[in-house]
Amino acid sequence: MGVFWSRGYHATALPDLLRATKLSRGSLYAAFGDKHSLFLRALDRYIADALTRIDVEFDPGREPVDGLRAYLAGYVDRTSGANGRRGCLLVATAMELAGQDAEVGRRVASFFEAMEARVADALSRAKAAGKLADGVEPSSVARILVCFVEGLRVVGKTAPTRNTSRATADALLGRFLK
Amino acid sequence: MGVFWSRGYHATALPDLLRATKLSRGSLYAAFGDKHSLFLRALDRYIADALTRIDVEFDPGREPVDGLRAYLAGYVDRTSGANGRRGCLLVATAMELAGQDAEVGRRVASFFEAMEARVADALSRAKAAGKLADGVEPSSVARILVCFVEGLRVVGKTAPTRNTSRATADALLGRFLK
DNA sequence: CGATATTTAGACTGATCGGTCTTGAAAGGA
DNA sequence: TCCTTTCAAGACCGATCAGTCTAAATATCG
Repeated sequence: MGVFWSRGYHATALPDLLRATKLSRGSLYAAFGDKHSLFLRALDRYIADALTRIDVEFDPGREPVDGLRAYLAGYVDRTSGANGRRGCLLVATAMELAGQDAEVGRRVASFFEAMEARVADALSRAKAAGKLADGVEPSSVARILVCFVEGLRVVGKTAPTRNTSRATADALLGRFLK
Repeated sequence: MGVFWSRGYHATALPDLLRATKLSRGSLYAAFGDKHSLFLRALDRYIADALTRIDVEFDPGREPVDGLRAYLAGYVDRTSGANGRRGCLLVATAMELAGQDAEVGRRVASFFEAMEARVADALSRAKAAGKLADGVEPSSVARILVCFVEGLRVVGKTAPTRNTSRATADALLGRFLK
């Protein structure tokens, strides 16, 4: 998974995958079929990891506002400095393949939907608890936040400092909280 | 330029470039050197086009808030429906190459800086004119907006409807205006 | 028209791609 | 110990990659 991660699909060659999996050529093909299938497996795992992480951050037993803070803090962490340079398998894949490869496109779209739904849910709970600023619409703000964090992944490629990114994220979230 | 646009650098082969430029193989190499140089030329042109467009949107003779609205509306237009599917050369390049190719990395970073500076300038003028909500910091909000529009390009790959994207952008900008 | 310069189409090169297949060494069981 | 099974190493395949070069066609000009 980590091999596709920073280099992308096309730029990852079989020898890279063999080195990463420590498998022989034959075993790799026996186990996964072909490069495309292996890539989809990696992408699915990446998505599953991301969603379970989000579910932890937005744990229902927790203050939803704290969940939102943790969610943004996690993205700040993953998109600043060297972490940002590493990039994001999902965003790289979205840009590289989502338009041409239907199987990939579906996965990318459903990931964004799933993430947006979780953020919207947390926002709804925060709103019910009276923590949101006046006029904040959870579904709309959820879309804003999803766009924002994916944008962080893009500009994160230029390795901004953690402090800058955190301040930016705080400023954004602050606009929606009471 | 349009060939690299949706497919990216690695996935664009020489025959694609020949078809797109209507040049013979020899002429193309005589004119541009190699694939990488041609790509940098395309990227530079894409960046220059984007910046001049932004300069038009943020024309000093115009209301800065109108400039911000036009800026966001342009991104909404380019990231919804089929336009969104086409993608963005700059974001695709950032994810595919910025981490590995220093020449590309520099261009991507300087583009984000340039765009952020222009947005920050428009926000400053809007603030001076008393159009911004209380406590809005132009430099910080500029970073927010840049992240947001680049995030739009990413989720735009899933071809959201124009109405949804516009509502999202309006909701965001509305939080910063008086 | 004829001589010269320019550009074209595409053959060609070596490297590398994804994917298959063979070979030989290691491991396990009786 | 010997037979079987398993798996790793890498040879091999056709296709295609970026890039070079040649030969024919076309344009230019006197």
